[in-house]
Amino acid sequence: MELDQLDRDIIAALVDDARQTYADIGHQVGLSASAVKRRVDRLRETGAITGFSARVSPQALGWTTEAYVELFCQGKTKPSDIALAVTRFPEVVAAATITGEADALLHIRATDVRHVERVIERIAAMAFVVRTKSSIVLSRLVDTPPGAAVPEARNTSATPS
Amino acid sequence: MELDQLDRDIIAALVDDARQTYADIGHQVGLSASAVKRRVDRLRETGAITGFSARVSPQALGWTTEAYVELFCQGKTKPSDIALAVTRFPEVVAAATITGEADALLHIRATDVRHVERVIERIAAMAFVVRTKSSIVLSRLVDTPPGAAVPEARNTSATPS
DNA sequence: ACTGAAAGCCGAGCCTG
DNA sequence: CAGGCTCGGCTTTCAGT
Repeated sequence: MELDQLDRDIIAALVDDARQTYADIGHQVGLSASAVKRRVDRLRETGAITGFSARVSPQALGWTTEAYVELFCQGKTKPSDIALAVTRFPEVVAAATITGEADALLHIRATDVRHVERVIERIAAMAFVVRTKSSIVLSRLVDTPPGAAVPEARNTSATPS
Repeated sequence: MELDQLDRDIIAALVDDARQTYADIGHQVGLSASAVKRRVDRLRETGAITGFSARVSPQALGWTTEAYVELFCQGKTKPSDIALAVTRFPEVVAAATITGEADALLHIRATDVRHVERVIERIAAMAFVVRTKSSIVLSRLVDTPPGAAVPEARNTSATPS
């Protein structure tokens, strides 16, 4: 699946504001509305664009506290086991297996510090968990909606302007 | 700013699909289209909804590799210094100051492992950085678009079903 | 504060260059 | 593969309850 510069510009425009009209996007990228629509349709077909979502302010919804938790598991634990277990916690908004000492890293959103504590407590109680190591987020410095930047522009890679 | 259950249902619907018609949302939550629109307008005014964005598949755009990097900084380093510095890297999609040994945690998206290495190299070269500790993501287990769950439903908190 | 109707405008499909 | 056109339908607004 090849993406040219036009596709990337369209994606960037839609990440910025998914409710723009096709005509507006066309103006930005230099295409007509129908041409933009056909490209957007294709981008959705191919899976480059997976959907459209409202951006919400977590703190406005009451999620004022977040934490990162490293998970140390028993040797025989499968990644799918971890996935299955943590999916059940709505507070776990992200999770990944990682290299290094820990087996997995969880990203947790909660209403307050006490809430974080309760969640970690219950996660640590799971059978395959040996121990956890958690860090409370003091202040969020960056939170980029993914897709804002495009990797193919190699000059920007690892080269702060 | 108070959010009642209707507002939360509307937000959940818009997070799921930001391009639904107001009539559809109204059907789901039991309101007319115009009532839904006015509530959405208010939610945008108050900042609960910050915008609408296309969901893109990072790997479809070429971001196939991600990593988490712990930053250990000099004692006099201000969070704003870190923020300013890492914002310049498009690869840093998230950053936060945290409790614990490290001063900050960065979330990096790159095209491949080599790219990750280059970025970390340049981050480590910054004046205030004493050392870094990085973990490559092996597989992503969970990636929840934020706002899908609502904290006020206290029964679900820390209580996997 | 929600409902319902009227007017403007966008989106989807087809057809042409 | 991009552009232009048309109609159905959604968004928006306003009056009404």
